[in-house]
Amino acid sequence: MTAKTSANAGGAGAERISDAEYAVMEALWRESPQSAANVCDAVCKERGWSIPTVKTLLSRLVQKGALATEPDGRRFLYSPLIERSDYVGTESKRLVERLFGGRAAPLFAHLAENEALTADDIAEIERLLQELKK
Amino acid sequence: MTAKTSANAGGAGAERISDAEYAVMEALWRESPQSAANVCDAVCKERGWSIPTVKTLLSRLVQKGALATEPDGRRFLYSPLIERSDYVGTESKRLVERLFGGRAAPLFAHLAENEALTADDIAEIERLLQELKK
DNA sequence: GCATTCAGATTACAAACGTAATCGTAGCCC
DNA sequence: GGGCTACGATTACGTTTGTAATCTGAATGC
Repeated sequence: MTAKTSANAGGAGAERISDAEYAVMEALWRESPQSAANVCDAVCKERGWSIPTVKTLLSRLVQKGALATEPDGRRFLYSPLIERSDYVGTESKRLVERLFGGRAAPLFAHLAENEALTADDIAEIERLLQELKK
Repeated sequence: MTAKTSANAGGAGAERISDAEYAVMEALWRESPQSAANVCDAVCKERGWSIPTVKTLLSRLVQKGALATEPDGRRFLYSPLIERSDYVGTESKRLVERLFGGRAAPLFAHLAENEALTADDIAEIERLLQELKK
């Protein structure tokens, strides 16, 4: 039974976060805690959303265990329960797994080919490589 | 008719390919053209699918303009219309865009942190870097 | 104290997805 | 030539996602 195993055992953020939800997380990673209205200020314009949409997304994220709520008067303040770096790490890994058989080198090669690498990137990566080799 | 603007103007594969669909594409990128049954042989076991599932996915991919069909007797042979490298490139870029503000270096840093890099990867990337610097 | 307002909660609803079952039909086996 | 097969096509159906509208109840204004 495919059954997501419900997971979340560990404590936070097993369920996958969708694209739209991610935009909300972004806002909260940038600054938290924030109220729904606040989050909307941060994302509604850009994504063309209305406040109810943001609220839905917030609720879903709470359900998924990705956000914590803390009451503040008659409203809630939301803050991330999962760390951005965790999320980003998982997603990166997923992609590398899916598209490159888990090998990072081909990903890198692709980015290189598509000129998705700036000179800065290259310098930075080189620096990181030096670190790794230690 | 909602019609996604039909897109595909350029030539092929504008619509997004889903996870399940991607598995089918994989099989066809590995070898093509192939019949539905053939594709199933390649993926059904692994994904726990039955042949109807594969057929649905094939149809959807044809609709999306990602696959071409060529009649072969009373069945079809399918082959990719979009290239794997295009798809992979697009997806990689999407991820880098979404998660790292378009910069590849942080992606790399993340992979490094999560020990998602094998020694081979590192060597390979280093080699690529040398190329790039030329 | 009663109406207005503003939060969250509940409900909605269409499109995409995952995963099939069923239908219709062209060949094939005898 | 009449079922049986093997295909593609059509239909199905629950879930997730995107995007809200509506409901409900508490705080606030007066």
